[in-house]
Amino acid sequence: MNIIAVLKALSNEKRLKILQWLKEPKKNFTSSHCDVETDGVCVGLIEEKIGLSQSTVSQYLMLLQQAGLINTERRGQWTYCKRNEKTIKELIKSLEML
Amino acid sequence: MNIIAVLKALSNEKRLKILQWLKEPKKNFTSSHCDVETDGVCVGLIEEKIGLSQSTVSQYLMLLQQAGLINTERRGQWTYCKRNEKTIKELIKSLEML
DNA sequence: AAAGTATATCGGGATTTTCCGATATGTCAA
DNA sequence: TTGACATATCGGAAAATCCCGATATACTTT
Repeated sequence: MNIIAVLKALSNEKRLKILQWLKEPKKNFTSSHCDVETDGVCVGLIEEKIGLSQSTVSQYLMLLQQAGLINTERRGQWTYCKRNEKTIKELIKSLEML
Repeated sequence: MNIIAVLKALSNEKRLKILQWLKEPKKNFTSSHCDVETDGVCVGLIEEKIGLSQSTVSQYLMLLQQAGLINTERRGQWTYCKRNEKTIKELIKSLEML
């Protein structure tokens, strides 16, 4: 875990929001073609909810992934996103030791 | 606590380093005119150790203070800095709930 | 094969961050 | 009260971030 990359990824209102939403997929998203809880949340649903352009959302998700905060998986024509709790826990531990 | 401001303040190598150093003042700083443990660490000592210009260090410390991560106190011709553990704890709690 | 849908990538304008040197302010000591 | 020292503030160049529209890619359906 690169703590600076993680902190940078988190220090943006919109990206932090995405991560919050992904904590409770069922509460925050509804999909007709998958179960957001088990499959993950696809890019389009996030885009729709956050009010940013498709390209920006795609880039932000890439950034969150590179920081290790989410995992993405391509299945068919969709890319599903899930939180990566491991990195979040690591961050908290690092901050506790800080 | 403004979590975005705190995360932004932390997401810089140099500022994170300063906060780390302030965790153990005695281990990281030596002053001839005060006790770094009880009085705090003055700006010049940080400047000397971090290898940034005086103005940059002053600005970074101001930023850390505005984020609530440190407290500064002017005494005579020196400004002493201490970590504000309260904000750090609040941040960790916020991230645990995130 | 063509058209539609979902996502990724590219190029770039606007804004913010990084970091500096110059200068101002405040304090102490002679 | 002058000069030395500690710190704060100002103005700005360079780099990074934010966010977009246009376009490319990939898959699905017809």
